[in-house]
Amino acid sequence: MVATAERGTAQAIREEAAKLFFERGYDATSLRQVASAVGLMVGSLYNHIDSKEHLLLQIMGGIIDDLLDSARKAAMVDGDAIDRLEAVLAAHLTFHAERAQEVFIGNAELRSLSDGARHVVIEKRHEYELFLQGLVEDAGRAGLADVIDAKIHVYSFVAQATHIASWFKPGGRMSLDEIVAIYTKLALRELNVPDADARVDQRR
Amino acid sequence: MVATAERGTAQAIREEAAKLFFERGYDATSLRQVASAVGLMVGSLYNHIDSKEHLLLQIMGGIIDDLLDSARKAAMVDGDAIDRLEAVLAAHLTFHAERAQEVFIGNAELRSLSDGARHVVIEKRHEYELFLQGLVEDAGRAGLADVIDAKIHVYSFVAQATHIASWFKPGGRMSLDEIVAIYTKLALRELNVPDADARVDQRR
DNA sequence: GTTTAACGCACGGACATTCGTTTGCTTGCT
DNA sequence: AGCAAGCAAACGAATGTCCGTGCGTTAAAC
Repeated sequence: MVATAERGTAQAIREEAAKLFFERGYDATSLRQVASAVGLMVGSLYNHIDSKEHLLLQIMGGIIDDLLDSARKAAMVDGDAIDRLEAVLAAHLTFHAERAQEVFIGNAELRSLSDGARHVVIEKRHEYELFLQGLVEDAGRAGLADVIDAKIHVYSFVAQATHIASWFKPGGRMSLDEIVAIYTKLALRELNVPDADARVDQRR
Repeated sequence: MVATAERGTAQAIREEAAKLFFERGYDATSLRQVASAVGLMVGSLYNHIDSKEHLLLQIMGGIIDDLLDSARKAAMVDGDAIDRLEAVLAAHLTFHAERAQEVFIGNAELRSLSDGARHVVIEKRHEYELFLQGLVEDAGRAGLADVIDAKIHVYSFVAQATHIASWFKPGGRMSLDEIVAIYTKLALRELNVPDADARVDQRR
């Protein structure tokens, strides 16, 4: 209970570590660098973390659950299957841009996880993809989209968002809203949704 | 020495290292693991390589040049701007699938390169993107495609292919040709090219 | 055709560093 | 007095790299 505007040392460690893992990679980042970024000596970190891998796990931890939550929440919108897909895609893209660092780490450092933890993450990721796939199939069944292969469309959406997470920085050439709008159009276009652009523009 | 199917020790080292870098990452792969995969002791590697980083550089080295070459060659096809784009996209996708391991390493291990080497790679990558961007803009100017933002379309194509490189394995659910065809359709669809699917099917 | 010298290449041990982690000890707040 | 949290120092293990040695093959010298 310090009187200063402390965000908590543990939180600071997680944030600085995330920054470094993002820039250099997990293996290439030493705990001494993390400690230095926080303004501590190495040993002191262990007053706040269990181990380096557990620190990575903490960082990657909530991401997928949060992503699934945000998608499920977005899917509760009123309208037809395309409206639902549109809303979920907007949430999907926004999430990947806003939490780009964590998303990137979550993708790039899967290999650095121990087997058990990795499979948990992969399983959740699969669950997320199945959720998106369901929305695509719904739109296809409703005759609102021309689905070539639902899985590939989902891969496409995932690829786009993942890629965004690797380059997006606030204050760039485009605002987040513009980016989301464009990529949503691309998604509807690739599903041959009639008047894809107009649909997206109309919602803004 | 019996004349076995020699591939050259240096080449074997590069191949085994690429496999390991792909699976575990550059930093997480020790030269002792590489040596063991080749059937050597660590020190013996240094009869064939300069350093670990130089080994990575060798592996990543040719990739982008090869990619650019393959794209330039594909662009020399007869036809309109869409035909050209289509041919280049097919080459683009095929390349990323066939050389998935190297492509993946080239993307994931950029961070592991020293500053000088990294900037060379980034520069070449930019050159490649500009080449694709030119094709997209050509198609737009010719009135054959409805271009939202040329750079974003290129990002989209890059994202898709990069993602393919992370999951494609020969002998999967779909043949390489099918995959290329589908993703080419997606690309033309997202450019609002009329009769996108028919155009692609017709070419096969 | 034999000897000799050279060379390529693998071995295994050693090296300085760096890593993650642990351990006491100290400090300052309550 | 108690306790969370910092520090310095040290640990063993692992890493990239180098070096002295020995072996098998090749090629020139006799």
